[in-house]
Amino acid sequence: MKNNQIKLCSETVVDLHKVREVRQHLPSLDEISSLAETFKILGDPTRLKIVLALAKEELCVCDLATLFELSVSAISHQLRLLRGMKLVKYRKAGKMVYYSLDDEHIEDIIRLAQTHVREIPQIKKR
Amino acid sequence: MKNNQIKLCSETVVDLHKVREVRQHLPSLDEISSLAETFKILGDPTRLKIVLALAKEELCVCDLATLFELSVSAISHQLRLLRGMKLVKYRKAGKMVYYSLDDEHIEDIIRLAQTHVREIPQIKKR
DNA sequence: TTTATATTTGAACAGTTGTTCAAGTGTTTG
DNA sequence: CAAACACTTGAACAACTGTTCAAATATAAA
Repeated sequence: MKNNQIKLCSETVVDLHKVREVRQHLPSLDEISSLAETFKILGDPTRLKIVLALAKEELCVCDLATLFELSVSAISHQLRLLRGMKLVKYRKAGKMVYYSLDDEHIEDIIRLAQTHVREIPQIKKR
Repeated sequence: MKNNQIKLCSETVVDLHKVREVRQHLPSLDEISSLAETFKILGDPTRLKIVLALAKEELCVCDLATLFELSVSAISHQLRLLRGMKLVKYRKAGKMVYYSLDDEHIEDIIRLAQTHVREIPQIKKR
């Protein structure tokens, strides 16, 4: 009756010592949620395409809309999210706004992820 | 009248040469969607926590449920998605199933992302 | 075989997300 | 000034996501 706050899994099965040990080595909840948010932002094909394009060259909103055959509005909405996680920065030049990557870590992260997906023989399609 | 397939942005503004240049250097759509899918999977706090925990130690489903105070079912559903992108692997031992990270790139990706979010002075809260 | 337990799975539901559309900035040009 | 243009923003809506609950597997023990 004592461990009923956690519904299932008897104490003999859950290795509480192991669990405590692991819990102590986890990053803070704040850091975890920032990390997850960053990955989530990269986890949309449109946004990832934008990031990949900006990794090659500084581009304006119109260029990106043309490149991916999407509306200027759709691109702008996504750029706002990318700005929010400091993945892209921008430079105003009159009416135009030129976007580029905010720092070089982002390219590194994507490169690493590429080596991961390339090692997978075939990714499950739903 | 000639460029009306793309709604806005005059040709003088869209640098078509630049756009063509960038397009040629983008990864294939298949690779982009695999990459995005991988980031999306890491982009949920529960799944990211699971990955971070498994980076420290092999754990069973019950351990993970206890660690994060979530139902066994919720954990199991997320593990299925993680398995789908080859982020975790498992080992059966009787009734128990022990999960661990599938390869070491994953830790590297997270580490890089950590250096990114740590450089951001303050992440925008919605 | 029956019972218990560890995990998986499918359906359902609320909450979230990405796009479109329309309206709003802000800047340049006539 | 007004008109044109590059971009941003808010609302709306369909599509998707993560959790819960109930039921189904699968293995071990009685």
